[in-house]
Amino acid sequence: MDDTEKQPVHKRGYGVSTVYETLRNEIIELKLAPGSPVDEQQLSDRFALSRTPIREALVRLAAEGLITTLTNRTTIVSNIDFLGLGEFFDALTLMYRVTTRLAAANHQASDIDGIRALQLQFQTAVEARDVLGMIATNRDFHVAIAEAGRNRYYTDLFTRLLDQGRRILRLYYSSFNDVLPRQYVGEHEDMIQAIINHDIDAADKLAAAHADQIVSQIRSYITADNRQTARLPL
Amino acid sequence: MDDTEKQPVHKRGYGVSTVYETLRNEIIELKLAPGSPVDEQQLSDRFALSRTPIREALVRLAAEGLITTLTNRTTIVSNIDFLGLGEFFDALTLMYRVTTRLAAANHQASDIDGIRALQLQFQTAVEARDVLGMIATNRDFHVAIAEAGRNRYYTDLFTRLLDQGRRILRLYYSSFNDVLPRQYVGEHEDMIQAIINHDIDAADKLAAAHADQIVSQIRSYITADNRQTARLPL
DNA sequence: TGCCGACTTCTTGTCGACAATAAAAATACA
DNA sequence: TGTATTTTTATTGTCGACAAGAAGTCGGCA
Repeated sequence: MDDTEKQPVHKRGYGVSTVYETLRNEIIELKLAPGSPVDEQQLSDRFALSRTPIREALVRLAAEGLITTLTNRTTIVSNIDFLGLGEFFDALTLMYRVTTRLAAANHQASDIDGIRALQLQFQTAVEARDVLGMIATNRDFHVAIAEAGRNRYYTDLFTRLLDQGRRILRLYYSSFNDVLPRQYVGEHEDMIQAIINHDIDAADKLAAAHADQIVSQIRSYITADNRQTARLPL
Repeated sequence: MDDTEKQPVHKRGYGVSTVYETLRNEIIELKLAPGSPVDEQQLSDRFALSRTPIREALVRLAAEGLITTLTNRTTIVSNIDFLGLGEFFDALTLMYRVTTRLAAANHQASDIDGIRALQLQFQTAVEARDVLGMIATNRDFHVAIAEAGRNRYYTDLFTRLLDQGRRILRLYYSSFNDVLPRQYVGEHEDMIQAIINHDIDAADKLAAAHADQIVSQIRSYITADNRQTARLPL
C-alpha cells in the first residue's frame, strides 16, 4: 500500500527556513522583480504549506529589508533605492576595508585554503565568462575573508551589503564586459598575499582600491542606463 | 448595555509591533534575564493575543539576535556573549567614529536642535544621578548624531550595538560611580561643537576618545566582576 | 458627464485546535 | 541501587477558518 498521501516534503522545524532561503535567493537574483507584490496565498500553494510559516519567513525577510510590508495592505519586494546609493557605497567600501584588514590581522592558516578555493571558483567563472557565477563567487570570496577577520558584526553587515550589491549588479549584468573582471582576479590574488603576510596596511589599501573599482563600475552602469532613458523620443 | 466584551486593546495591525517593542525594551533593560526561557503561551495570556502574533514578534527579535530559538525546543533570551566582547568593542568604536564623522560632514542645521535637546536630557540625568536614565539618554544622543550623519547602514548597526551595550551596562549599573559621567557631558559638548563646525577630523578624534572611555569603563566593570567570582570560597 | 458614497471582494491579521518532537517522569531490569 | 527503556507531558510548529481593512466596483446624484 502506497501511502504517500500529503507527506510534507519538509521536516518539522525546517518549513520556514526553506521558504526564507528560497525567497531570499530569488529576491537577490532578481527572479522576483523589485516592487512586485508578494501574495501569501500564492506562496502557500507553491510551498504546500499553511500561511503561518510563510508569514514567519516574510517577517524575517522584512527584518532584513528585502521585502516591505504595508500594514493591512499588500507586501512587496523592496525596491532598489537608487537615491540611497551613496550611503550604500560608503558603507560597502568601509566594510571591504575593515574586513580585509581584520583578516590580515586575525586569520588562521586554515582560513586561507577556503579563501583560495573560492578565488579559484571566481577565476573559473571569469574564464567561462559566466557573469552570474562571477557575481555569486565574488560575494562568497569576500564573505570568506570577512569570516577570517572574525568579527561577527562586520561580517553580518558586509554580507547584507554584498547581497544588496548582487541585486544591483544583476540589473546590469548584460552590459558586463570581460575586461575589468580579469583585473579583479589579480586584485584578489594581491589581497590574499597581503592577508597571508599579515600586512594590514597593504590589505587595507588593496581592499579600498578594489572597492573603488567596483563602486565606479556600478556607477558607470547606472549613468549609462540614465543616458538611455534620457534619449527617449519626445 | 455595556458591551465591552473582549474588545482587543490593540488595533488590527499593531498587535505584533506592540509585543515586539515591549519585549525588546524588557530584554534590553534586563527585565528579562539573559538565558531565561520565553514561553509563547505565557506571552499569549499576558498580551491577550493569540500565539500567532506573539510568534511573529519573536521571529523579529530572533532576527535581531535578542532571543535565541532552539528548533523544536525552547526559546530563550540571548545570553550576553562575554567571549565576543572584543568584536563588540571594535565595531562599537568604529561606529562611534564613523557616525560622528558623517554628522560633521552631512548634518543640517535643524539636526543640531534635536541633538542638543538629548544632550540636555543626558546632563539632567547625570545631575540627578539617574544611572538608568543616563544609559538610555546617552544612547539616544548618539543615535541622533548617527541620524544626522545620514547613513542608514551605519545608523542601524550602531543602534543595535548601543542597545547591546545598554544590556551590558545594566548588568553593572550598581557600580556606576558619578565621576566619569560628568566627564562624558563635556565630551558630548565638544562633539557637538566639532559637528557644528563641520570639523570632521576633530569629530573623529573626539568620538574615538569617547568610545575608548566607554570601552575601558565597561572593561573595568567586567574585570572587577571577575575578581569577585575569582574570590569564591573554595 | 463627472463626482461622491455604499457595496463587494480580496488580502491580511488573528484565532483556536491539532500534530510532532523533545524533555521529564515513570517503569523495568540487571 | 543504578541504568536503560518506555510513557507521559509540556511546548513548539503547523493548520484551516474567521474577521477586519482597504482597494476596486457599482450605482446615485448634481
